[in-house]
Amino acid sequence: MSDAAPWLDDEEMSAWLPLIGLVMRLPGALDQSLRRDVGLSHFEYGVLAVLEQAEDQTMRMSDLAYLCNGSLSRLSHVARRLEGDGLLRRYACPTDGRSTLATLTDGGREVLKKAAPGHVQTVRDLIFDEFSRDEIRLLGDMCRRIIARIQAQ
Amino acid sequence: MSDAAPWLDDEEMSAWLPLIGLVMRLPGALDQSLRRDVGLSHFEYGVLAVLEQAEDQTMRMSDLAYLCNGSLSRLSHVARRLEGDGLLRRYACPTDGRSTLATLTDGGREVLKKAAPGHVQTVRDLIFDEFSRDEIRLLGDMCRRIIARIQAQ
DNA sequence: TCGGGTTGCTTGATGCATCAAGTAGTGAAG
DNA sequence: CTTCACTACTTGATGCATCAAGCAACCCGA
Repeated sequence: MSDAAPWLDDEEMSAWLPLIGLVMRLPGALDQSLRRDVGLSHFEYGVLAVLEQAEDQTMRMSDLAYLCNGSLSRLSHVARRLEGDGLLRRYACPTDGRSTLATLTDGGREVLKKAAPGHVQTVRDLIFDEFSRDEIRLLGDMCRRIIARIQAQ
Repeated sequence: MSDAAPWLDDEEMSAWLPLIGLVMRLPGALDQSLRRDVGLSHFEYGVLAVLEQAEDQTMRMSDLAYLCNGSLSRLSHVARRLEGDGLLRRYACPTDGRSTLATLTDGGREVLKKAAPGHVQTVRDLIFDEFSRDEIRLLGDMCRRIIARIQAQ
């Protein structure tokens, strides 16, 4: 936390503007190809993708929400829709009656399989084709450091 | 554009996850303090802030939309609300009847003045206090390169 | 074992973003 | 001077995110 807070100088501004530009434009760019290919938003895709990597392809709602960078409320709404479309299923946790477990269905796996190649291509086109290995590591580190500060808020 | 599109490897994944984490969490973090302080979203604040820097504090809607990283439609809706709140005014462009010019009102300037210190503080807390000058330059460059690819889509 | 506090999740209302469609002005070819 | 395509913007409908409130289930101390 800085003591005084003078307005950003030119150098800072010429990093800040691109950063918010990125942050505001990337979600839309990611949504577009996924919507077109399989009718999912990037957030919905993320939910399924995280589930796929999970033990038994099953996860507590709150853990899922955290890993998907969204609120529990947002996830709850989205999970209702995805469940309605047969892409995941929810059931009460046997060991803790408060928790809900979400698990990927066969339909969900299929949609993921269908969506993945196009999505990966988009990600490569937008990010990884642009940078060297070293730059990629650096980018990841910087993002992690900012996230840590957001969490600390 | 890469030829094949194999799934991301571990190194790529450990940059990709933080990047989308950042992109999904930063907007909310920026909205929060602005909402609390002056009841504006970050996008609305951005519209006013860009106008303030403009020649005569006035700008064509489409140029404004571009600089604010949003669609013209989004800006149009937002401008209607901001105009309703007396923070900006719109009027027909005298030289091109298709264009609309938006200009900052005194009320808009006041709100900006009230919002700026807290917002700058947030931005410093989240970003600039974390990084050296060199890192900041680097971050800006990387974001610019990604944006260029998004635009090229 | 019972009360208060906490956790985990869902829901309904509100407000915002997005998309497609519509209107109107402009420029340029014929 | 008219028509056609294009640009600039607005609008209305839909669907999504967010917030506050609510409801169980759990935990823990007395």
